[in-house]
Amino acid sequence: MSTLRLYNSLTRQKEPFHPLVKGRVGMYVCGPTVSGESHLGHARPYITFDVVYRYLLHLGYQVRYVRNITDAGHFEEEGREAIDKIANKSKLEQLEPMELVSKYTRLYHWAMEQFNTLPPSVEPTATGHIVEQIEMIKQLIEAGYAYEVNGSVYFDVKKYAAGHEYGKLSGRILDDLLETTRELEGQEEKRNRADFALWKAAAPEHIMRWASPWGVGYPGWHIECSAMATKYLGKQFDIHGGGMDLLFPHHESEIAQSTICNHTAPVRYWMHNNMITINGRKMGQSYNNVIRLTELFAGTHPELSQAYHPMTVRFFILQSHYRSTLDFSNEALQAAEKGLKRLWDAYSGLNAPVWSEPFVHPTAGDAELDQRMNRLLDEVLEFVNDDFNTAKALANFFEMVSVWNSIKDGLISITALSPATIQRIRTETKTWLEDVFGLQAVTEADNEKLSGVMDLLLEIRKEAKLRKDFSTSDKIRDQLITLGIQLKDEKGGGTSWMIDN
RNA sequence: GGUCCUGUGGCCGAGUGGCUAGGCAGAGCUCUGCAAAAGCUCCUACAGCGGUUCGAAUCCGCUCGGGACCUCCA
Repeated sequence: MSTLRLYNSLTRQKEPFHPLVKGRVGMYVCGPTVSGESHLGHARPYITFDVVYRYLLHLGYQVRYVRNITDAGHFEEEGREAIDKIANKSKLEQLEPMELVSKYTRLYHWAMEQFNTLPPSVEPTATGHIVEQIEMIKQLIEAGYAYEVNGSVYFDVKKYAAGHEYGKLSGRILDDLLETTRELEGQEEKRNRADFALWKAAAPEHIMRWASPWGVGYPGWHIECSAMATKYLGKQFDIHGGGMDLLFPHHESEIAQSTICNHTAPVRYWMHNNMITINGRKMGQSYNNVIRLTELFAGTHPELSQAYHPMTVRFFILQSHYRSTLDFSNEALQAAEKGLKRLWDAYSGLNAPVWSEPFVHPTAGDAELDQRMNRLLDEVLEFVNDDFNTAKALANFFEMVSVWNSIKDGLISITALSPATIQRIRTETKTWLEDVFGLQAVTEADNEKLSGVMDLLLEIRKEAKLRKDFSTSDKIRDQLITLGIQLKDEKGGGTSWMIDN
């Protein structure tokens, strides 16, 4: 019996997954900064960890999934100008920070729904946890690992490294960090350049500001995740996820802060997804190559030759392994679109009568085929258990697709498979595709009146065909195509239809 | 510069040392009034050069190319 193994960034190897508390899993995933619109790159971690979440639920765990929303600007802790990101942009857009944050939070939630991701159990905001962050900083000062300078507080990395494994997660070597030749402004307050801000004094023009024991200011970049993860998941929890670009310094700093405050390493399994690239380059703000999700869904971006359905994007992402880079291109997205359609058409075909008639045959008519189907399903479990290899799992479904289609077309008899296998295919496919991978039909849900109209049209067309009146039958089909409805005459004489997007 | 990852057929991608993933595109055939869909078949690649091995896309070394992080970032 295969069990879940996942790649732990901390140990750089796959490890069997055993939760800290039997039957329960605590999972934290770094969420978005809602100072702007989410883009395709953001979609990857949320979809990746949605599958992780769904699978853990499927395995029967009670999961507390925490995914934060960063709505406070504290991004310039190395402080070139100490300007709050949100405050800065809100001035440009003439908006209140909170208005901006609300707007982009709503957009983000909307996009996550489009992707059919399950909402997290807790979705804490940074601004809602200023108190917890201040408390944590106080603890760090008391413990002697943080120091205050001019109303700002910094974490003493050098001191931490003397007694702890600083850099273990990211592979950094402290001496290298201390000796880096990079020149940054606003470093003079720090004892060492590797130190990072826990609290920053706010300049007068700063809009986001909170009172603290060290004066008016705002929290540092890393402390929110430590504070909120501790609050909702405890001093130590099972899984922490995020993009690989957060390994350093964000997650490394989280480990340092939490380790001092909680006297234990905070996370047992660190999982990091790789980036989505465009023309071989990471999609990110700094590269000016982002395709926002609204643009992606609408097809309104110079790089896009068409609009892409959220499910196409989800499927595209699941067709690669989450730890590999995934290169965006129209060709690749279109391939995903067609692939998903093929898979989904075949999957929908499992609801055809031939699959659900009462089976009287006791055994498989084609033992070899029957075995193959069972093997393919067995392997799906193994692949998913093997660090969430959704790519391999989906490949197996495609191997099954041609058999399903052949059964639907009557090229293979349903009795080739044993009743048990038939049942297994139907239930397990639904479980994997819908419940675990979170895939959905791309077409709109059927409308009853439309179905009635379609039934009528198909009947008229059938009658026309019977009397060889092909001009009428073709007229119906061709007119429907211009309306975006495609007819498919099937082997058995029936006709199915689908709405193209 | 430092740390690390990576280079697979037209495109995207999976690959645990031996059993040619899969998707898309392309070609042919079958089914079909035609079309679409579907089925079958074909296209058999691992940057280069060495090495280890009975055997390497997979391990090691070097070279070349691409990328990530070290600064906001998923």
